[in-house]
Amino acid sequence: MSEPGERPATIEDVAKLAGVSIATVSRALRSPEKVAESTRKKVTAAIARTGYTANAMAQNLRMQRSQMVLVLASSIADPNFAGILTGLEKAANDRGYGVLIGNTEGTTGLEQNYLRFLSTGMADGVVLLTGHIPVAGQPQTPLTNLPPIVATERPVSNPEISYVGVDDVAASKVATEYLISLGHRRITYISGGPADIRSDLRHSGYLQGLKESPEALRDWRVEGDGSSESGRAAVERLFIKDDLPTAFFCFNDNTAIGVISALQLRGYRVPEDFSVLGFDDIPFANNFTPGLTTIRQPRQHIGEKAMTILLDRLANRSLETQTHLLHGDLIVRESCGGISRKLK
Amino acid sequence: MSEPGERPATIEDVAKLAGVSIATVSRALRSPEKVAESTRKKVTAAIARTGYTANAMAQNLRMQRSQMVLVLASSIADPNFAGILTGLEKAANDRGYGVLIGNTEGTTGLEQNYLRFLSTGMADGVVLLTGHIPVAGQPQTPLTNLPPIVATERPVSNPEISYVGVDDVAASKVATEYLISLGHRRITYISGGPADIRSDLRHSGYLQGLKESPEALRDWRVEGDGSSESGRAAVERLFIKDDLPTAFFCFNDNTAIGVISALQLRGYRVPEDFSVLGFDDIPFANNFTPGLTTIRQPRQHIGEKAMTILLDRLANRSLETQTHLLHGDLIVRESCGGISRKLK
DNA sequence: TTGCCTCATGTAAACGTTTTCATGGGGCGT
DNA sequence: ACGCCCCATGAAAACGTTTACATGAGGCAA
Repeated sequence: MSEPGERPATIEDVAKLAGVSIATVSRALRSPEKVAESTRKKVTAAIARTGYTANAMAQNLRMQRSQMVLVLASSIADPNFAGILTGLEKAANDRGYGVLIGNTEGTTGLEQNYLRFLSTGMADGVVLLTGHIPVAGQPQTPLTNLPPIVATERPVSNPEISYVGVDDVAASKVATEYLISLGHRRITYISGGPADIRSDLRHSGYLQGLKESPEALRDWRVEGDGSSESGRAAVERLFIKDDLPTAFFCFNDNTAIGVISALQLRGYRVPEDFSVLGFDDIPFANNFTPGLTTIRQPRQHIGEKAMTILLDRLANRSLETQTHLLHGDLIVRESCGGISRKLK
Repeated sequence: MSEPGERPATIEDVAKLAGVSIATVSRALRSPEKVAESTRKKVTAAIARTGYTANAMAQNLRMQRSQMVLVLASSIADPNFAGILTGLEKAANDRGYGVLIGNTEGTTGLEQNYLRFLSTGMADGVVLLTGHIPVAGQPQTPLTNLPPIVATERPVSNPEISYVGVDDVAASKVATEYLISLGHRRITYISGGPADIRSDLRHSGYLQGLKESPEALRDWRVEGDGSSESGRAAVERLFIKDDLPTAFFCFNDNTAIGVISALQLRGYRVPEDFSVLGFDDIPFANNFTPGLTTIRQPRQHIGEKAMTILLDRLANRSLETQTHLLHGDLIVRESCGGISRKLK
């Protein structure tokens, strides 16, 4: 109903029209039970007539909050992040919060920059998808009175910070056991690089899986960095050494794709000659040929849970930090096959 | 420097410490030339000591703005959107604006919901990636005093709304000409569905390209909907009719992937037996086998330009709306080949 | 010396809310 | 009939800024 060239209606306009004070209007909206039935009706009528919507800036100033959460990601384009962001956004929106995004591109300069949202009070809390605490101005400043923070996707080693992610160890164990159940006894793990904690977690799950079968037990870790190029490179190094596995368990789908294409380039077929198993179940895993057998990260759930933990904490600052691990399903497609065929 | 258990310093704290009034502190920050050198020094010193950062909520309330832009997308996970969002975010951040994201999932309910950011003054402008104006409460309300809006990726037919996107017609013409130059004379266009304006634009570029070669001139349009499934289905229908092209120009990469996998499933090879050309150059186009020949959308540039136009408009409301088309490069990979091989 | 202009600063209003506290009326118990 | 308590409401302070306006000091011309 707001008239064309007018400034938006304020609470005062409503109050005047309803013949009450602005306090009553405010109460009619925030705590209706405190205002008499009859006046409440007058107020709602006036609100409808004026098309009033409370000014959020004024509300937030008064209430010392922002109803915004800052989401810091090192790359928006990362397929994993998109899914998580979807979950984060959904959970936030459900509870009336807005999601402010910051793309750090992995640089501390941009991280610093986004922290202004916190210091100026434009955001009440932070979701970190970067894997580390953004550097504050003074590094020596003790990490006291941090705003509520929750990390997702990439763990952060800080007791003040909650973490939500997939259970890397358990899922990797399942993946490895699956390969063993197919008959594989020579299984390499292509890592995600030394800097990534998740790579170590998945490696340790892989080792746990290997323990099941004594003949497969060889800690056969080849270094990669999570890129498909590193997957390709890893394969090449193995061929040079002429020490080849029958199955590859890869840190992530990207790496797996690199591994497969390197194998194909050398004239081998997947899964007939080699089995390759990934991690993440990125959207493309299904469109790839062969379809990628992989561990699915419940991205949206992860995002929702992370946001829920953060908002709960915002509502009740005394809540303690928690680590929440979600189950990652093994998704069987075509990239893994039985060893039997290879023995032909 | 802010002490552990304290509330953040206000302008008043700074003023007291510097021995001046809050007005002077504000001036020292906003228009330093208006305050004497000596006092300015005292103020900056006090600011450093207190660790003061201006409260954005108070600033915004006073200045009647929010320094926020709402980005409405129908799917965050869409690979095209991620790139655009990256550009949007970068340009906004460079100019001190925050990006608030809203994932509408294509539902008007959620769209409505996100409009609260506008009506409450939490956002100053909107970037639409949804392809349509979000329905306001009263549909009959004339579209007057809309906030500044710019559409990207998906055009919106409204003279009040600026648009930034790739030049679909020109790029599609180039793509078609390329197929012709390879020797193809039987080229189908797999559409992106009747609802998508871009599909019509690309179709008309395709027709322009065909005009170059009279023998190729056949408006051979097969309906799809932008999904890879629809690409597969289109191929099947063509096989049933037994009326086959030698090359497919697809509305997007997704469709192209579907087309290729359907062809491969029938035992044909790409590009040896058929050529397939996509659109978008989604991140995966390069990892696909065969590498997808496609039109690259300069996603990040599109995002940056769109945000720039929006922020310019925000700074100067009298600026008029504009349509800005960016050039889309043809990226040649492996999915298109010469017709000669097929004639063997 | 007087008057005017400039320049630096302070005072106070304004932005639009929420919420504490004060006030007054009415119902109810005695 | 009196007193008390509760309930609904209003007045005003507070949130932390920016900025229009007032003020006063100093410089300079007459």
